[in-house]
Amino acid sequence: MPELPEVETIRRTLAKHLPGRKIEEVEIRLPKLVSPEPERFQALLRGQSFSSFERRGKLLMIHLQGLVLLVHFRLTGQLIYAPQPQEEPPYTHLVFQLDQGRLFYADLRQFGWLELIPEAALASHPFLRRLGPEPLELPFEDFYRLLQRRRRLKALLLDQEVIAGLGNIYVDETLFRAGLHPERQAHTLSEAEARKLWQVIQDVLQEAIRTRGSSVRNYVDGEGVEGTFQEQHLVYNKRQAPCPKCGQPIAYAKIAGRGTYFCPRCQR
DNA sequence: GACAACCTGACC
DNA sequence: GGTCAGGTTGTC
Repeated sequence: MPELPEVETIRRTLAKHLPGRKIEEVEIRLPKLVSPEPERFQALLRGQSFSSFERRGKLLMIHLQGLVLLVHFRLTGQLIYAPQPQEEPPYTHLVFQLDQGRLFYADLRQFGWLELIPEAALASHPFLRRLGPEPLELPFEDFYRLLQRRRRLKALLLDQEVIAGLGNIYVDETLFRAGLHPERQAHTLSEAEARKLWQVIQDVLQEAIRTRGSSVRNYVDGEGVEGTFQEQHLVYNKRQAPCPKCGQPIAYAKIAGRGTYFCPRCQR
């Protein structure tokens, strides 16, 4: 589900409500999602209050007092704040009872994870340590250097160690807008092609954040609200639809292990 | 690089 | 029944 724009939207919506809110109790119904083990997870969080909300790639980082709660949503994770009593979302696995309202973690496919670590351990955390640069803070010159590898664009851009935050939707959408074939070898791009790709990544991510992310399946933000960037998708999930540029049918193929949508005529 | 694994559900 | 799904990790 959530790629960079979605996690950023979740971060912003939670940051509107939660700083200062105190955790009174944590209910854990699916122990495998949390670390350390549930008893310790609960004990550490009880009495803590939310401080600031940060993001790295697709990872949400929630600061408390000397601790950080890392949340990775994987495909179907949701973190939803309910200020007033309300029915909990389907597939709720964690409930944080707060001094005002509740925070739900729901996850249909149960692939997400929440890990509580000391703030001092952030920099050396194995997941964070391996993440590549933030695409929206990446100068073109650095991006161009990342492309100098013998690897297909689709695989390269999906690799979180190369660049952190793009997922299947945004890779397909940016490659289409840049007119680049997903199987094109990255190192064969001219500087002009690379610059176009860099610019398109900036534009698409910013526009997707502005429109609060893509809700194609079950993504909602920290208030339970859907995004609208899916209305601006040009190829993702549009197999056989006419290409918006040339009218030829959009192709679908498995590339780098992922379902990939592209126009074989416009993308070279 | 390909593929299976982790889960549940939607769709053909 | 089969295939696919916004992610990541481990195995060959």
